Amino acid sequence: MPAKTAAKPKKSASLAVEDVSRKPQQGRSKASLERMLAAARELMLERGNEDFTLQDVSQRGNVSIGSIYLRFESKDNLVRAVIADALDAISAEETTMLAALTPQCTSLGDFVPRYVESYAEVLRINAPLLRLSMQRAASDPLVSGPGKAHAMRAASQGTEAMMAFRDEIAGDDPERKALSSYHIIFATLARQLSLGSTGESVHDYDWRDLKRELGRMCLAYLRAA
Amino acid sequence: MPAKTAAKPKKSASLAVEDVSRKPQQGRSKASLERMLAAARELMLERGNEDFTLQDVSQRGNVSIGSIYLRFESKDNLVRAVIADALDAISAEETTMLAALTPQCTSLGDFVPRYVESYAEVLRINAPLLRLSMQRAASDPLVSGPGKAHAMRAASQGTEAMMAFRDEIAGDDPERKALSSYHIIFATLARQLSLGSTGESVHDYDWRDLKRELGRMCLAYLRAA
Amino acid sequence: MPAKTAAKPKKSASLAVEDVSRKPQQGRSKASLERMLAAARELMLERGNEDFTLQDVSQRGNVSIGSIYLRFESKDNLVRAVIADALDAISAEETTMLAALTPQCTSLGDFVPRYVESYAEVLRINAPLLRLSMQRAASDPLVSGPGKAHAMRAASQGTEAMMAFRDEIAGDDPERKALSSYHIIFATLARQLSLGSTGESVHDYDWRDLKRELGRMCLAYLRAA
Amino acid sequence: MPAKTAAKPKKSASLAVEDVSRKPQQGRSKASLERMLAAARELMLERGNEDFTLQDVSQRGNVSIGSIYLRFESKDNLVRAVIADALDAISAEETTMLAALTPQCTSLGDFVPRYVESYAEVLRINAPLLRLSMQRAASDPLVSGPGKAHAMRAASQGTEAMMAFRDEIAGDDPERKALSSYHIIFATLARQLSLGSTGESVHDYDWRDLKRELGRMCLAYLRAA
DNA sequence: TATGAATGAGTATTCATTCAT
DNA sequence: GATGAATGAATACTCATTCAT
Repeated sequence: MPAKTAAKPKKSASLAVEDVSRKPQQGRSKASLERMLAAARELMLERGNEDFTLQDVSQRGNVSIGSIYLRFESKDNLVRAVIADALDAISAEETTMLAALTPQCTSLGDFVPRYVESYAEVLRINAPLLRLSMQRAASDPLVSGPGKAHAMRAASQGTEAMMAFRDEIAGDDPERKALSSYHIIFATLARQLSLGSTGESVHDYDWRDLKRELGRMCLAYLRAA
Repeated sequence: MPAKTAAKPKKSASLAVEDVSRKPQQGRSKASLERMLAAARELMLERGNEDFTLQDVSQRGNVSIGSIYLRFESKDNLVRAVIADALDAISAEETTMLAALTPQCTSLGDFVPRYVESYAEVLRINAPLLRLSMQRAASDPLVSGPGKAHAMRAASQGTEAMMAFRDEIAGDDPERKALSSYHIIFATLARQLSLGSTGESVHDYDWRDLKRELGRMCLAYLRAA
Repeated sequence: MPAKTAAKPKKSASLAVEDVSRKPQQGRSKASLERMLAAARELMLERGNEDFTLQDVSQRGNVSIGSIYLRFESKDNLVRAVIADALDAISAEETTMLAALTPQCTSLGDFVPRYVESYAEVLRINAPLLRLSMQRAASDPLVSGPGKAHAMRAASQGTEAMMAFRDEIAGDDPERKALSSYHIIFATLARQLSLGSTGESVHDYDWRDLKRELGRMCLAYLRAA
Repeated sequence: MPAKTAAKPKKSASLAVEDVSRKPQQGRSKASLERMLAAARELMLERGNEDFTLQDVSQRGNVSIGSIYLRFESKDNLVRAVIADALDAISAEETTMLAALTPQCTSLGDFVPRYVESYAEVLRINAPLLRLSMQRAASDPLVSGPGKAHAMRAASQGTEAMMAFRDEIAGDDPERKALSSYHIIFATLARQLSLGSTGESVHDYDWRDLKRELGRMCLAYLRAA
């Protein structure tokens, strides 16, 4: 973690794989890059963000340690690349999910509960990697920056989707209400999935109930004068 | 050599300071216990849950390393004790806050926004230590257990407070609505304070706004048929 | 934290160098393996089986500490490897000695005193390392096992050599007499050389005398009806 | 062990309890001295000469650590005292055994086998503590000195006992033959009991057989011209 | 005398990173 | 480009000994 190694001049705050890895690769090199990323991802999921050795990655991914350093400046950057990949994949899923859901809905009362449900599913499926991202972001600015970017992208997508039903939203600032709703939905789902915190089901409060009530709350709020 | 390794009796999964530390101390011993806990807490806040050395604690707290081991079985247990202390203190603050707030409020419309505001303040003030607790809980069962207990205590206190205005809550299951409200309030505040995740203000979304809208949302929900 | 402690696969109870060291090495790796074994052996002889530091080995053998752990799972295994080497070398010397002595002897009366003398010499020369082996064996099963094996090999070789003159051995169980003689010879020589006990010449009883009398005693015994 | 702590000027080479302990004690002090010696002895037998803590002694013996340092200059001296006590007790047993055996025997052929048998029994019973003595003596001159003294006392007692039958001993130097016999008997018994070396029965060679053959060998030797 | 809390030097082991081949 | 053996700094934990009470 950066806290320990204050040594070398670090790269800029960017995080996409091509930013963190040394060179865009092709062919068999690309395959080996994939293998080391996959091995690292597995290990991170099994043991936690940093509780694995490059030796481990080397063995599991069938890649030499030298190869890893050929692609990544440091172990930290390898971890960041895994997280960057994951965040990208999740963003894509969110987009897909919204693209599929929106056209099916005809009213706010139709949309909101289904949105909560669908978003919860996307987050649930990606919870392990999301958890890693958020844990790491807590202590690594090079991850918290891009993580924030991903969060804002998600927020604007979600808000936009609700704004498709803007005439059903009461009050004079529907935009704000939509954005607030998004934040509250995300926060609630994230916490329930324990992103960023405890490993297991933290709360005994029933997951199914909460999703339903969360939808109701948002609807009540968006419709209320 | 095998002859040397005699298995140590491990402690139970409990976490209160007196459970994690070796002996209840008094007088100057107590003072030294305080110093090592304070030093550890400072270091944990500065660098993260584990990115400090017992050497560091020894120097900053003016305690010998041996003394630390006189009170704590391991560095891990020292960390746990710091967290246990913090959770206890926060619980106390929550209780105090509610005890002060409740009698001042005459209606749900009066209570909910002020509750959100006050709770937000309690969490904001304790955010750094809460963050440490939640991060640690993610990988240490000896912390996640008690952390969960603290969360449930808080949930029941919050719900109970709202139930003081139960006749203003519409619908046939006011209890569920109150509990859902608590969860959503906590999740939103926690996320905004980045408990369990990023170090700094994660979201550019305005803090003041969100608190207000959160209150409104809950009110709308609780009142809605 | 539990997440970190993954149990290491332990090796079997075997002891030969290639069993205790991690990999068969060649070339310059072999040279560095030799240097660390030599350094460890010197230090063990100077200070005792365990009263040396890996730091010491690193400096004296001009090997990095990491390299030691590349070859040996632990300091204990390094010590075991030194002992295994020594036991192998001694076994070889015993075999050589017997192979040289036996053909020169024409009778039991010729053989026994010369055997005592020659065996005493082999043991004397290897006394320091033998002492280390036996001391270590007292508390380390991974050494006592192979040590026992070495002892039995030696016993059978010695017995066999005496049995070359079986027709000079009186009584109806020459095998037993030969084996008993071997045990008594070894025990006496070992004790005199203080294998397994005191550092210096323990006994003031004259070494030269005892060897002679030991030979006479065995002869008298083997020949007696 | 002395090898490590070259620090303080040590006492003379003497070892009797009153030499190693600080002061001759009486009354309840004596009782506490006994308790710490007993506790130390137990721990040494359970774990080995040095693999115990003064903390352990303090708890098991119900003596404060300060008390131990009131009686003994160091942990090493406590260990030495335990060994000194043991050697004294064994010497006494040897004397008793000889005093009981000698008058019962009328000839060398009567005496020798019974002596081997009885001596083996004395050694067998005291094997654990004798083992500790010899192990410690290997690296601690303050023990090896007195250990040697004990050995010589035993040698002269044993020799003397055999010399009671001097007219049955052939040859012109019965004294030497008796002394040689003693050494060989002791060495063989000691090795078989693994004094000074491996923990368990080292040899598969049958204990009962060896004792008988050892007696026969000595007899044959003593009687042979 | 007696106590036992405090001290802190000493050491095995891990693992990210380098670089000779 | 690839390799993986070598490096060595970094750190938790133990326990004999002291000394204030």
